[in-house]
Formats: sequence, structure tokens, C-alpha cells
Amino acid sequence: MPYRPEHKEETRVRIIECARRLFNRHGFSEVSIDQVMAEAGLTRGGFYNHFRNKEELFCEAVEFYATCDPSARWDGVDIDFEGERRTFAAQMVNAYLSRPHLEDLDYHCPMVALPSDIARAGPAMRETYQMLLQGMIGMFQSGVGGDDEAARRKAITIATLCIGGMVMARTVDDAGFANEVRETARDLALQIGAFDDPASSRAA
Amino acid sequence: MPYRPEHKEETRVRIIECARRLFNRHGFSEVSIDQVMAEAGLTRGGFYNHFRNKEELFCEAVEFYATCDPSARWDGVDIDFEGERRTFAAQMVNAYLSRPHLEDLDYHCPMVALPSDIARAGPAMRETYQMLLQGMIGMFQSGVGGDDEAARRKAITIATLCIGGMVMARTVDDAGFANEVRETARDLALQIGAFDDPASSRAA
DNA sequence: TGTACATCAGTGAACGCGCGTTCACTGATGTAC
DNA sequence: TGTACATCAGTGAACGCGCGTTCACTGATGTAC
Repeated sequence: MPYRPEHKEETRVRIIECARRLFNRHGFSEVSIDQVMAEAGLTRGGFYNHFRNKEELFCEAVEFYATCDPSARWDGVDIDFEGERRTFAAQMVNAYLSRPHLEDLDYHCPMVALPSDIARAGPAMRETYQMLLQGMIGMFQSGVGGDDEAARRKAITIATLCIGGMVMARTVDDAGFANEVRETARDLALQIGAFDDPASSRAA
Repeated sequence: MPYRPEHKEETRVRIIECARRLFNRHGFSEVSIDQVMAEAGLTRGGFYNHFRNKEELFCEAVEFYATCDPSARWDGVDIDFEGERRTFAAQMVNAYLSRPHLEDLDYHCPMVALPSDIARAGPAMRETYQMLLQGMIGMFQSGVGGDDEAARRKAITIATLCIGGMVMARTVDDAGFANEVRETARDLALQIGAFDDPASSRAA
């Protein structure tokens, strides 16, 4: 048996991580398999030992984002993973709509970095994306508290403000305008979640 | 003088309109100059009589969207262009977050169809986009009424919900989920605008 | 411990193809006479 | 009214290039003896 059993899997993961970063920054069509493999310290030929085609890699790359250690993302943002759900959800809103997240092109959430690329991708990608999105909404809902319709609507609204605010802010050159959009979205998302004031539960 | 003076301009506009539709549906990188020219009933060689390069065409195409007759867009949506500003803004929210707009891939707002393509484009594109976005926010602000900070924040929030809701809905395969997101965003946007109830002006 | 071997992760040349762009040309057009 | 002409919008072959993908191979590796 040549190579350790884990060897191939480690290479595969390294390729996916490189692909994730390059796709995030430049988009699906703009990144070539050659570039990804070179970034991973490999040559193009080996690619098809690991993946059926480029789209499969794209799918794996987006899926991989969810498995990344979130404490490593958005450098400088404090998140207390041990805190209660409400606190955690509030911190996630703050982190998502933070300036570090806006500026860290390598670690943008895929929904922010790749919305139109994902919309044009195949069914496998759409399914992965939908899973990510439902996970995000579920997390906000557990932060809002409650499993009724109203809580779900609040969670959806918070997710919409997070994604919409970041998508808009990222596309704009004027840093002041970008901050205005980002902070407006953040403030309303926090207000709707009533994360600041546990007693209140109006809005949305 | 060969050809009528308007002849070239008409051809140029025809190319831009074809490009706008193809880009909207498939994205910047996925559409070739050959395809655009063929769609306009021309051959590739003539392209550079009209545009410096592909990116200039992309820019013109996005800009062109703003000049399209909005009453022709989102077929089946009623908009009263003669109504007062508040009514108009409310109708725009309804139209933007409507099912016809979600399903009409040819006439998606570019912010919905091309967010990541625009984010990766050059400065000229970013400027055009920013103009579109400020126009949208300004329209909502005049609908909300008031030129103070609070009115602007409301308008930004409404735009964020419009764009975020549509970007999310478009990326998802499950039609029920897409509608849930779209309608949740729409209801809150209308509520924040207080378009339903002119007396009220809370929220946001 | 040392060696011969089977495995298969990784190599790199090659494939056909379509891309953005250039350019010498062609031929439909409105004008001048 | 008819014809010769200058213009320039549009043509299509050609350019170099990089793409996704294939495939015969190579050589580093862990194992068997």
C-alpha cells in the first residue's frame, strides 16, 4: 500500500481550501483548475484523481466554508461560542455585518462573495447553498427564541438584512456609503432580533 | 454620407439591449461577444466599431437597464407612474419583491441578476452601479417622505430588503422557501415605509 | 535490517475548442453632379 | 432622372492564448519477504 491512507484525503482537502479562497475572491468562471492546483502545490493532471469536474470542486468549496473554523474568520471579531444562543446570534449579526467581514475577501460568506455564481450553478450547488441558508436562518431563529411562525419570520428578516447589506456594501466603491448601508442593516437586524433587550419582542 | 446618421446609434442600442438580456441571464464571463453580436443579427468583427472592449459593453448594458421603460418590466405588475410618491414607492416595493420579477430572468434588476459580476468589474461599472443604487434609495426616501437621517435610513433598509430578499430567493430551488423569503422581505419593507398607513412613521 | 516489488498519487504533454481582439476587405448607402 | 463616387458600417478570416479534460507515464511510498 503506497502512501498513508490519509494522504489522498489531505491533498483533496488542501485543493478544496485553495479553491474556496480563489473562487471567493475571483468567482467561479474566473478561476482555472490550473490556478487552483498550482496554489495547492500540484500540477493540473492530478485534479481528476480527486474530482469529477470543475463544478464538483465549486460545490465542495462552498460546502467547505461551513466546516471552516468560524473563530478563524473575520479576524478581530469576538465571538463567544460558549455563550447562550441569544448572545451568540447577536454576535453573529455583528460579525457578519462587520467591517472585517466586508474587507476579508478570502473569507467572505459565499452568499456574499458568490451570489450570482451560485444562482447559475447546477442543482447540487443549489442544494448545498440552501442547506447553508437554512442553517443560518435556524441559528438566528434559535437566537430570537421560539419555534413559531413569527420567530421564523424574524430570523428570515435578519438573514435578509445580513446578506442584502453585505452584497450591497461590497459592490460599492465609496467606503462611507458602504459603511452606512452595513451599519443600517446591522442596527435593524439587532433591533428585530431584540438581542439588546431580552424583554422586548416587537418588530417584524 | 453613407447610411442615415442615426443608423449606427440604432445598431449600438440594439447590441446593448441584446447584451443586457444575455448578461442578465447568464453572467458576464459566460456570454461571448460572438453570442451578443449574433443575437443582434450581426457578426463579431463589427463589435469594435461600437465598443472599446467587452467590459465597456457590460457597463453600458447595466446602465441601459435604468433607461428601460419600467412599465414593460415585470409583466403583470401594475405601477401607477402618475400616483403620488408614497404610492409609487409602495408599488415599486411590491413590484421588486414580486413573483413576476423573481421569475423574469431577462428583466431582473442587475443588482439581483449580477451582484458578484458587478463586484468584480472595474471602476466604471462600480460607478454606474452606485448611481443606480443611490437612485433606488432616493426614490424610496421620497416615498417615505422627509430628507432627514431617519428617512434615509428607512430608505436604505427598504433597498436592502429588496435586494437581499431577491438575491436569496433567486438562489434557492425550493419555490415555497423562495416565496417565504420574498414575502417576508416585502411585508417588512412596506411596514418600514409605512406605505400602508400614512399616519404612522415608526419602525427602522 | 535490507531489498525487491506492487500500488497509485501525481506528472506533464497533448487534445479540441472557444475566447477576445485585430485587420484588410466589401458592399450598401446617401450625395454630388 | 441617372450615374459615378466617397464613406464607413459591417464582414469574416486570422491571431495568440488559456481553458477543461484526457491519458500514458513516473516515481515516492509502505509492505512482504
